[in-house]
Amino acid sequence: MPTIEDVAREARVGVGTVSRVINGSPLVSEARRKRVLAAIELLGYRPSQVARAFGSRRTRALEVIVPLFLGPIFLHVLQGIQDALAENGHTLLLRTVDTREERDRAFKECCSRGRADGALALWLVPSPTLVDRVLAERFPVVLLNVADPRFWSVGVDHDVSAQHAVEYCAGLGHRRIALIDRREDVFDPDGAGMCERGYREAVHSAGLEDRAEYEQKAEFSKAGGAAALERLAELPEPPTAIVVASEAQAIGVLQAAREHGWRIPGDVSVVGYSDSAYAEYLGLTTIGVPVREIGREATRVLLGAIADPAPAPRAIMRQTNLLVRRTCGPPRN
Amino acid sequence: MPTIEDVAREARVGVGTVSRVINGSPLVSEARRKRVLAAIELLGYRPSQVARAFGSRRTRALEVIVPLFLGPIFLHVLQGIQDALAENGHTLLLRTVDTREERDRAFKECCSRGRADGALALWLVPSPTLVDRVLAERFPVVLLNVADPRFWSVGVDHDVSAQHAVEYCAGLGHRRIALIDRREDVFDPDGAGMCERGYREAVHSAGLEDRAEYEQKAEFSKAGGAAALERLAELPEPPTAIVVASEAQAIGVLQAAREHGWRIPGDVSVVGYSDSAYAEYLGLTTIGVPVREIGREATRVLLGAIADPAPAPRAIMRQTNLLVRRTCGPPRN
DNA sequence: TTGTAGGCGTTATCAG
DNA sequence: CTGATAACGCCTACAA
Repeated sequence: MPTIEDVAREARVGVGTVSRVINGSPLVSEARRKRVLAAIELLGYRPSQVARAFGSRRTRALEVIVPLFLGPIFLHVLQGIQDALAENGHTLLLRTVDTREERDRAFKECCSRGRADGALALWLVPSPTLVDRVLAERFPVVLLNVADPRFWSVGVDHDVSAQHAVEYCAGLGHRRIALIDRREDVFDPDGAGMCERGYREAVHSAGLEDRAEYEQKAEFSKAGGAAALERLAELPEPPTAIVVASEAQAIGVLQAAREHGWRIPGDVSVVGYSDSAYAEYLGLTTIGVPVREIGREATRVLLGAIADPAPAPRAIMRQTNLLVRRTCGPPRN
Repeated sequence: MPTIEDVAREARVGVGTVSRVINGSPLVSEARRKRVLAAIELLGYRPSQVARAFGSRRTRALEVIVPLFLGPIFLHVLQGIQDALAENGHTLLLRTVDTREERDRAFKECCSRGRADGALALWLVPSPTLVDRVLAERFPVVLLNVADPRFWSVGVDHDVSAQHAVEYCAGLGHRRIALIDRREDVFDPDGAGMCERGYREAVHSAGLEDRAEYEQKAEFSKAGGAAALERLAELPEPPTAIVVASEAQAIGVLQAAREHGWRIPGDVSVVGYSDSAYAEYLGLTTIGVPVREIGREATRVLLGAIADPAPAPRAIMRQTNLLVRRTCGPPRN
């Protein structure tokens, strides 16, 4: 492997000049630049990324912290990230987290180990106990689809989304509308529901009865959605419409409802949350979340924060839009 | 950020000793090890990963090269990779490739830029023109689910899989069995079909008529599968069973068949390839590929090849197993 | 605009 | 077992 010195010798210039050429500095005469480029070509020189990172104290890498249960959504976010990264030569580090402990380690290590210049946390916040620590490291972190005023974030307003979904069902004539929610912090089993506030508001303003048993919190998974549906189905007065806080849960709901002998949307209407090829195939009426765009925008924000850490963090909000398909209809009576 | 020197000073030892402690060398007395550990704790020292990589010429990172169209399969592979990586402290670099050019760049750069110690190529081979170059770099690469005798690989035998699928359909009584195949090299639109050999063999040995029009090659996507189904549906004598070379294509086939007015499995039976939660939900009868296990095994192989590059590469094969669900039945007559 | 030299935080070597 | 010390390959002042 040739080094920068070999190139400098071959081109009969100093290593500084080679470095400048590599980094696109304008402070190089055209003649020398050509000589350097030729030498690079001749020797097949490729700068060592590790040495560059070491020398410049910038890794040109971004860490993506992702809970695997996101499923295909992750792939869409990834596309957005790539959109923003196209041609700017950043590397992606992938860190998957499936438990609370892994999440904590991920946040701790991304700050201190210096493998990346910043991090994107997908559908994830740092544990409350870690927030101060992460903040203290002044390591740029952008949260996707969750909000915390102390961090940069890009996402949608989940309460507004739930509100829209409830309003849509109410508009179809439903009076018994349930919510299968997820936790705001997936890894906090006792935490608040992500959509509960918006759901309650919509229930109130639609003049519907406010029944606690219609507010189910479930695990962020197919199984979680299915289990919640069972609970709703056992109620003396089951709901006629269900708003579900994620696609994974919604699929579980559809499956469980079918096994329960319910027809959809005949016996029960279902509104999902976020979209994918599968939701489309299943005909799931759902609240579309511009996931790819969120990934793209968040990456831009992160790159910006890395380049200039001065600005105070903001929460950037995107619109959702209801995708009407085949799982909603008017109530039976 | 404290450095190794700060720790050495605090612990009143040399930097070499600190380094040994960090790296778990046995050549340290218990007394000093304790002093060092205490100093590390006291100072909150974290070794710089970049400096370590620079000093040791080992990044402790693996690059994952993945075509995004893999969809959820990628997530399963990822879990397998994480299984193998648990607790051994390697980092994952993610490189997505969606075109032939991106694929080529990925293979070129992973070798020369030195960001990772090895690479896992998912469902991907290097372009024929790049093979020699990659080989020459002596950069460890393991191919997943594709085979090339010049590289390490872990996967399944696609011909055997196709054969099983055809045999299964023939066993149900089908005589007109079609194949919707994908290219062996996804990015080579003129390349050979991945399953064609096994399909033909099975057709012959089942004593079925060998019809060229039953052998469709399609893009590795839902749309590709759907388009191929249209072509088969237009045939004067359409098949009564279809073997499809991927899950994505199979889903397109199901959708297109439904739109075509075909009932499944009444009018046509479908066998998919590889499995996911969605295939399960859809009731797709499919050839299960142990994707997670392939990811795990490939990672182990890669780590082995990094540790000891001497052994000649081998192709490691795993078994598939037919998952019988609801998309296959006997032919109508 | 250019070259030189110091520094980045480890690892690895080599005497002790 | 231990501690100096020389790499490692690049970036970035700084002086010219």
